Amino acid sequence: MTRASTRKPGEATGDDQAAVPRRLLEHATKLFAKKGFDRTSVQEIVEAAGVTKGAMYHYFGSKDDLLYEIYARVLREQTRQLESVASSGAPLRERLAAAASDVVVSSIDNLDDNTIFLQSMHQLSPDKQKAVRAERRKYHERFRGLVEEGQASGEFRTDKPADVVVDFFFGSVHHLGSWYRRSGSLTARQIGDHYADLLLDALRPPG
Amino acid sequence: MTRASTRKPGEATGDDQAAVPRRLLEHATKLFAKKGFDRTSVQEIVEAAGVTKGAMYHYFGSKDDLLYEIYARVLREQTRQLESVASSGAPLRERLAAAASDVVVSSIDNLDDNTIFLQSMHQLSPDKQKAVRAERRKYHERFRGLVEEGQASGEFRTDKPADVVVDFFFGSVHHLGSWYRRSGSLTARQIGDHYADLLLDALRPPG
DNA sequence: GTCGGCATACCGACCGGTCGGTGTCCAAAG
DNA sequence: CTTTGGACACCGACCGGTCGGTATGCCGAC
Repeated sequence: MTRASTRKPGEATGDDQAAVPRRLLEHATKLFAKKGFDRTSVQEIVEAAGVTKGAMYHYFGSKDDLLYEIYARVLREQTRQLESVASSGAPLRERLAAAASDVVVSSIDNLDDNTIFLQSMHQLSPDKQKAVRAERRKYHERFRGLVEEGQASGEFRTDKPADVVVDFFFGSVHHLGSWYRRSGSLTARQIGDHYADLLLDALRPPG
Repeated sequence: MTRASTRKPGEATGDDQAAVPRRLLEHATKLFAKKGFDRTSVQEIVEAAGVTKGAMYHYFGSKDDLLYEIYARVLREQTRQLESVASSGAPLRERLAAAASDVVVSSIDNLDDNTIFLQSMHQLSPDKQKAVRAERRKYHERFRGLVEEGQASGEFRTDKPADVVVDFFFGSVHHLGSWYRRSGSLTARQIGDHYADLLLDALRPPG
């Protein structure tokens, strides 16, 4: 140690002095997104984070754990955001549009997490996979609730099952990572609004 | 060999006597879809196909080659289908609806190939990945041409970029594998028609 | 004989995970 | 103030196992 300090363990003192677990998660996310979970060795992760394997296995039970934590963080954040938007007092169409646009924006802001989500889910251990799926389903159900609300009130068409529409939409969202490039001409919010429009207009009762 | 025969090499003489390369491709597809490319060992594939590693490396240059052949087959078939539908003399809306519905049906009929496509693309060697992307882009461009045709004629809204709409739609299609179950209550064609409707209605000029 | 079409045995690389050890800090004892 | 003990955070060499790929041999067809 060249730098002596009185920092408490777990406390960040600078850019590359961030808490070790955070650094591990951060670099693991980048590497998993770029090369895939299986193609990324634990050795690579710890080297990128500037620590050793001992450190990693001190904080995480396994390589799987690392992946799971990445998922859990994303899911928590997206669920929190949806809940906040969906339960506001705004009119239904606005709430749905905001929820749709927001999930697109947050997916673009965290493209790496998004990429990992669709590429590596099946590489988790079965029980952790179950946990992720359950959380994911809760999220989808909340979103579907908004669609069903509009169908019940007559604002939306009823000739398309709500779950089909929801899966249709989230397919698009999950695939953002495969084509969206930051160098493109559209901002994340613009894409989000386009997607929200497409969803809302697809839900208009047929003329 | 317990069974002697006078069949020519490469000639099918029965169900499990199909040509060796075909059997390898078939079982590799199933295993890749179920366990992922990296988690499937060459040993497992050849055992499932009832041959040995020697046979596999006789017909394929590498494990990567196997994956690439699976992609190439799917791409060829989908491109052929799109071309046939898109260039028929039918009205534009019908051609686009048919193209959309067809790609959904074929994606569901070959759910395994579809699953592999979105999970394992990045595990191909860079040059093969480039080849796949190029072919894929040609397909998307042909599809986008239909959308642009409708925008030019005034049938479709022009306030959404055609490429955004196309990516929106194909995101949904690619993700069918993550939720569609054959045990569900909707047939592949029903889903296809729903998806086509959603696309066409999202493209209606805003009222 | 020789050539395609495989089978079998084997290699070297690599990988996830373990484990005994080490430095640092703090708190209580003396 | 000094000593001591031990919890915490981390290090890094090492191991058992697996995997993609290869070298070589056999065998029937021509």
